[in-house]
Amino acid sequence: MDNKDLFNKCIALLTSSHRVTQELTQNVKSDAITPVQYKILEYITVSQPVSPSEISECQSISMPNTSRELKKLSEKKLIEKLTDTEDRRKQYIRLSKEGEIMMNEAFAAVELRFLNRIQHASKEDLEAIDRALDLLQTKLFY
Amino acid sequence: MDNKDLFNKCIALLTSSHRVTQELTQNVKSDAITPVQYKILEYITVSQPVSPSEISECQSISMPNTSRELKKLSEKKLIEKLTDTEDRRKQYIRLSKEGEIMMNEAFAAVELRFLNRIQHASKEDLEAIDRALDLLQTKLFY
DNA sequence: CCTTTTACTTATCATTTGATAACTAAATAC
DNA sequence: GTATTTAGTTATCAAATGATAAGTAAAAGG
Repeated sequence: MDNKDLFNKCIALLTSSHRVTQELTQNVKSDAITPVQYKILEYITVSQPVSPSEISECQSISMPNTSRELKKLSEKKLIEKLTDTEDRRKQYIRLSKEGEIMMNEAFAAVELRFLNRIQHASKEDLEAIDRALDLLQTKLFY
Repeated sequence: MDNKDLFNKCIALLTSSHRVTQELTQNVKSDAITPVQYKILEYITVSQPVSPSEISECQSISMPNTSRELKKLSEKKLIEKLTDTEDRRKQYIRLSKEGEIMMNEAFAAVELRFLNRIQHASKEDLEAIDRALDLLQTKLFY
């Protein structure tokens, strides 16, 4: 087994995980927001509170465009902007109550599909999957 | 360990694999094509020969838009369209010589970054990664 | 044959996204 | 205390993408 083979297997996994992600998340997004806005909300959900510059960097969206999309999300009452009391240039973004409800619904739908996907796996399989996830997370996707 | 925990771990892996994909593929795309066109070329590369309808379905692009993008790729001489001799409504799409060169370059850049990423892993780690990839591929990402 | 279905195309339009320049306001550096 | 840097905003524009309607041509079904 050389590294070239490992590379191919890894690409195959990345391809599969992309496909599965699509499968798990398709149509969970509310029609009220655009794909980019959903990505931003997803990021805020797992990282809040977060600053506009962090969103910009991690999602590879320019600051002007990040600002524009955050403004739209704010107008839709899905997020809240708070100004840092120490440094008043900085902002903290979090989900609003309404935004949390929306994202909870989306994540619940994803979880349901996931549970459906693994429902036929045996206890041993699930444990093996768990170990494999840990291993890849630490050794490959650090 | 309940399924809820496994779900969270799996989401974490999907998130990581998305991040790593970004890292491995950023800037490998030629400026001559758009992101969607690159995705299509990627799909053609691993699945050729492939029909427009397959591309449309697998990449979730409507047939009219798939047709438009394939036309553009064809005008850029990156792909070739062949009509099925049996059923003249059907087409087979493959990379042109030029398209292959472009995609080979892109894949080589990705491979280099990948090798760089695993260069410090021990032989045992690599074997463990290999087994984990196989396991996830068969048990989770089927 | 004639109708229907399939595979793909063309044209058009609205929306989303990306890129850039010019801006404000606050903090920091000198 | 003025200059510079940082964090974010506004405005504007072009390009990419998505959606829809209407079309062609070949094949399949009756």
